[in-house]
Amino acid sequence: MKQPPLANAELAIMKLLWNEDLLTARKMREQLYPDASKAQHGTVQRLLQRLEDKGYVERDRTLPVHFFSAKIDRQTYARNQLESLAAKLTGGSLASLITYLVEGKKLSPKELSRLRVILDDYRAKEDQHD
Amino acid sequence: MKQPPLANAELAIMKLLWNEDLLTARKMREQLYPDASKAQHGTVQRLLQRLEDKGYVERDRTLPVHFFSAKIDRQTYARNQLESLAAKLTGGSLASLITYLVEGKKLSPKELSRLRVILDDYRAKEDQHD
DNA sequence: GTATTGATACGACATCATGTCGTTTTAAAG
DNA sequence: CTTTAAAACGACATGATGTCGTATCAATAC
Repeated sequence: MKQPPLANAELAIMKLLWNEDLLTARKMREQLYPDASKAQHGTVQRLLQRLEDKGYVERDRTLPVHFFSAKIDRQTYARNQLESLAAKLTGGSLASLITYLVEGKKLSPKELSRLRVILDDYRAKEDQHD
Repeated sequence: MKQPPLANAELAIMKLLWNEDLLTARKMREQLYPDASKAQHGTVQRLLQRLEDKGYVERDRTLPVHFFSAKIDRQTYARNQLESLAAKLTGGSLASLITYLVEGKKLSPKELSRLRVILDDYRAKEDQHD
């Protein structure tokens, strides 16, 4: 189940769905094309259909006016893209990609320390729960 | 200076240039198309030209047979792509993207600890040098 | 019932990037 | 001068993308 990257217009749709769980095509059109010409209806519909084909979007057909929802959340998508980038570039995983950047000194000291804080904070939280 | 992502064939070229500093078009053709038909000469040439236009590749024209080199190293490219992904998805930076993944629990405990080790090792090394 | 309204389904198109190849031009080597 | 190989570049097929228009369908209004 390889997932192609989202193109611009597709990403715009997904962002709406990542903000609100359920949306009709109409709602999306209103947000994406505030000048709301009639024609743009079809555009949104088309994009939604293709996103559905690609497995990014789910459609509730029980009512004649369908309700759409994201089948993949933002973080999972981010994760997949990162993973795919890592595979392409180093043949490795996300962790190896970060390693790579660190070793190549492509992260500033500030970024490094910020990352450490993030990880340490998270570990602290986890330790509490366990 | 926005850099479009590398397509497959382009990436294949870049990988060669990331492995060896200077290469002629011929050397690359030999590696990419071992069956070496005549026509593929043009293909490599075309790819190189477009990579040059995009700023990914540099060409030494002093000799009639040109020598090519990567203008951007692998890590920098990785970095840029990561950055661009972060901007697209969260409007933020690489660090915020990682934060995002951690908070979304998209990293396994193993990955988290591996990342900590990477960062700590690097800090240890840095501290020695300073 | 029929007409109207608004949505879905989908065919069609222009545009662009990509990968490919062929032809022309250039220049070195024999 | 001829041969050989590369560079330069035009051309093309393909596929993805964003767009729009038309046809179809379902619910409501009359």
